[in-house]
Amino acid sequence: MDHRHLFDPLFRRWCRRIELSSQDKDALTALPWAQRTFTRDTYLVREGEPTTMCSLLVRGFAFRQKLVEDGARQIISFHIPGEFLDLQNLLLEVSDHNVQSLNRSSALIVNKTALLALMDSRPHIRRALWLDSLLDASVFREWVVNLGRRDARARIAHLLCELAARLKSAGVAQAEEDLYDFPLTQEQLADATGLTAVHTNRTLQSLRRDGLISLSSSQLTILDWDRLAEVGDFSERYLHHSV
Amino acid sequence: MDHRHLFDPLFRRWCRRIELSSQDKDALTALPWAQRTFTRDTYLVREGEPTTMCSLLVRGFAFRQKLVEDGARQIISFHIPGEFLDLQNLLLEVSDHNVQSLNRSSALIVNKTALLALMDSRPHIRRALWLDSLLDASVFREWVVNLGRRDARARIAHLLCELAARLKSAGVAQAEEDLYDFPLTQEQLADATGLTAVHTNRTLQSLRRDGLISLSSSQLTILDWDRLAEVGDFSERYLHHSV
DNA sequence: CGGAAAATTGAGTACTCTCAACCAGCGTGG
DNA sequence: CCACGCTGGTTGAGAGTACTCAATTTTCCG
Repeated sequence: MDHRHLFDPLFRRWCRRIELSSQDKDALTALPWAQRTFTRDTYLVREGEPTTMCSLLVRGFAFRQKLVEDGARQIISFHIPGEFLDLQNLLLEVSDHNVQSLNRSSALIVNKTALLALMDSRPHIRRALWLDSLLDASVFREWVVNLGRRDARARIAHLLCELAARLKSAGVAQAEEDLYDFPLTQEQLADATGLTAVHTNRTLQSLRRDGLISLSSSQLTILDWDRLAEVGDFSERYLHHSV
Repeated sequence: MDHRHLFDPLFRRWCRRIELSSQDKDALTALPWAQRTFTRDTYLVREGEPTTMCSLLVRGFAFRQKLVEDGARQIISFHIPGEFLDLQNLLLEVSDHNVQSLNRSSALIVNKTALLALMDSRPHIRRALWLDSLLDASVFREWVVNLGRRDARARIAHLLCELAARLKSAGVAQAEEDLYDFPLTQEQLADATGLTAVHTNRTLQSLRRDGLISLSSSQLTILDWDRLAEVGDFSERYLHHSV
């Protein structure tokens, strides 16, 4: 079967930043990809295991996480269709964190040696992949700031702004009038913001009470973008949506 | 003057992971580098400004940071000689964070277009630079975990372990019997761990009281590596010292 | 319809912060 | 040579944000 259309979100994202010839696109889609689907919380990559493949998310959400010694979990990033989940494993031999599906989702998997070979012959693909890993890192940096220097209200507001901005930029269908498909549980939100689920719940209620957001049954509406961004000290710069 | 020896820490670090021909090294050192020295707290890169150069730290310490809306500072990473300070700016047009010298230090500065051109013709240099930015990102991820899911004691222990491990790996001279040159102030330590300077002070005292470390007048001694690593939930994996 | 997962609520606890004062080391200048 | 001032480190007391634990309600799915 032809899975060429599954690359559309990726190419749309890339083409906003770099020039990509149709030969480049053809070369990428021609790689031996395998499509796999996952139920929620399935591990795609496990910390400590040798790296052999790379995954491009094409449906659903995914996230990366690490577990600390007492069993607590810290989520490191969320991912939406059109994003790679483990690009760093192209050059690293052992994975340093876990990757999990967040809901029912699917990804294209390719052997990393095939992708590495393509990169050597395709400068634009190479550039795009490197840029992607730099954008990942920029988000990690902002998360360090979010966890280190913002209180619970600001952390959650910031995370909601980030996800909304990325979903909007990706042109996700439901993103009309700031309404987003938002399948995160409050526990996942808590594990991403370094809070407990209970405190996350109370903080969300405070954001709702103030008329900033509406969030229920996997639907997030941002009722007042400006005030939410102010509460979350959010600026889009670190997403580098232009260049 | 010949500044070729200033690249030694970089090449030593790189050669542990990848093969590098003498032509590769010559090509890199032959770029039009300018050496600049900095007094403490000098800005090398400012958030929001267009990126034009790349910096390789050759003496002293440096760090990256972001400021939040209320003026608080979050340090994102520390850097030692032989590390690049702003590799991501090769591909990003606007800097998303600040880079500052931590003490009296100096760096080699090169125009980023010159470095980009070299990368296109030197696959091994390219590979080394990409790997460096992936290692940066791995450290950012671990910091997310550190800030999100560890208490003050563990955060500080973890940070001390990381810096000690990196200094030891770099073969810094003073690193005999776990004694390290450690010029960070408690305020900088606090800004890196998301704590206040006061609480950082009390937590350091508790680590000293327990016989884990000795820290004064810019000298850190790790008295009991195993217990400190246990307190800090520290594992070297994310540093990817092998591969 | 039933059971599990997710969300919500309450009460008590504790870790970390804030503010403010004080001490120690060090380079500069009188 | 000592006084001075600045930065960095230390201490104390009180406040507050976020946590823990446990129970309850609501939602989601098979």
